[in-house]
Amino acid sequence: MIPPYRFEPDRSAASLQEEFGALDPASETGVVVTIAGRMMLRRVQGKLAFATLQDGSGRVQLFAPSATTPRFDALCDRSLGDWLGVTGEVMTTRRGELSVRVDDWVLLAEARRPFPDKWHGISDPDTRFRQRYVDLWVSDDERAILRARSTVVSSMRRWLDDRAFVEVETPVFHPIPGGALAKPFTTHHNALDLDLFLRIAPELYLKRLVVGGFERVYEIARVFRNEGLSPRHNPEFTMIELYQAYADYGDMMVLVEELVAHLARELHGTTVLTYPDRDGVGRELDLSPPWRRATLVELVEEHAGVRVDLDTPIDALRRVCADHGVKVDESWGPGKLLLELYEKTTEHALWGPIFVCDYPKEVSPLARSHRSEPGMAERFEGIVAGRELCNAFSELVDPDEQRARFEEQVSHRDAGDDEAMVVDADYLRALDFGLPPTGGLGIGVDRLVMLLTGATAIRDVILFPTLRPEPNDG
RNA sequence: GCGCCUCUAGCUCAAUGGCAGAGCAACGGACUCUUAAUCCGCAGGUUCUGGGUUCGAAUCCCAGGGGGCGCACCA
Repeated sequence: MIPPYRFEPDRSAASLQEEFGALDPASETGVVVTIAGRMMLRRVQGKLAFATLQDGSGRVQLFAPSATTPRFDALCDRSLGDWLGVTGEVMTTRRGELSVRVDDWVLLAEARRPFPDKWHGISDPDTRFRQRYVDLWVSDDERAILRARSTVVSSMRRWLDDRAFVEVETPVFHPIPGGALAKPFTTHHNALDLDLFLRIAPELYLKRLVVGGFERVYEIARVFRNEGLSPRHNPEFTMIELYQAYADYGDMMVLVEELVAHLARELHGTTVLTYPDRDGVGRELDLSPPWRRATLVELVEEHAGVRVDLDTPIDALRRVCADHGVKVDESWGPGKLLLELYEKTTEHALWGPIFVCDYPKEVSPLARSHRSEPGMAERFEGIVAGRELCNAFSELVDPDEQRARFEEQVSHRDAGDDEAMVVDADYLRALDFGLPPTGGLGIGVDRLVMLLTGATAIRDVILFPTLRPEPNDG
């Protein structure tokens, strides 16, 4: 049997359930519909057969009496997993199950390999991620999560578009990696005989666009960082970065809390979610604005029980760090020490949502100096469910200061820090043309989706997570 | 990169040093209202790979491979 080249279903399983869900048992409607999907279950009972057809929207039962079903035996012999196209009358069985009587059917595609156990599905994570095409058919939860991702991204786009943000695409190949502190992947362009880096962040290009007159821009950017894998890290992941001229980091806080609350409402109809804590116990999370705002220094005092800041003598600061189990590096300045202390003692203890405000300039090379706190930058991170969700600043707009910050980064690089930045001369030239006061924001999209769907592994929100290739062909 | 755990039939899992098994799927049969259909029958294996210990290894040991988790790094 050669499968047809096209087929034209006029209903989905879900639309049938919606349209005919209220029928009494043993009803006939006289309505003939055409549907298509995979046969997931089958119950053949001699001269009467039932099957469960699943399409992208859901499931509906097929009802096939031998007396009226064309090629009845052939239908019963089809494998679970086969794609069928079915035309027939909408009806309900004596038990009341909504069904399509098979008045005609066609094989659309054969499943030559057996589908996994119809009840247990696939449990081996390796198989699930390698054979996502099977996992998606078999696991309702996984399908729901990945659809939710789509919903979140499109809601986010709509929300930003409604606020006059312009979506752009900037290069993935960067001659100079920049915009974040991370190890890049490298590649090579043959014709130009040029080494290129896969971007670790779109930041510096987006700010060039603000210089160029795009007052509100965003990019949903796949970025690449050459780091280890974990339940929360995939080497390629998606971030959204946005920049708003004339705004500062306070404006970004308002934007984040409103955006995230909006997305939660779009997806769940509420801003109150439950997410597993570190022990896997569901814990409530209320995303409704306003989120708490506190400075990093205040929070360290709250959680580590010591008041330290950038004026604390460096020896005392080193001692406090060591007391809290931070492995101190001699080259670190007070800013790095403070950040490490925060990460060790405080970050994981926060549940949020909370904005941790005012990070040391030393560890924030692209953020503008704080208007009133010497040594600090106007930067915040949003912590939700104990994890960093976003990172934002009042952008550093002064070319001379930016040059000095880059050069400081270069000195770190020379001291062996291969995640430190390098000088991007063209970016400095762009700043010379004038970057207006600008608020910038980056949100980890994968982690945002995890938060909103309750997923605890980043692999669950990425369709095809990075895996080592199979040793031989499956 | 380091540590711990894991890998048995297409899928989900048993067998803890003594004949490799069950359910589902597949295959053959019965069955006109089932819905994880049921019933009868039949078949299915490089126990991840390679070494070793042992009378005997899925099981213990060593090495390698895939995966998971933790640490490190980060978002």
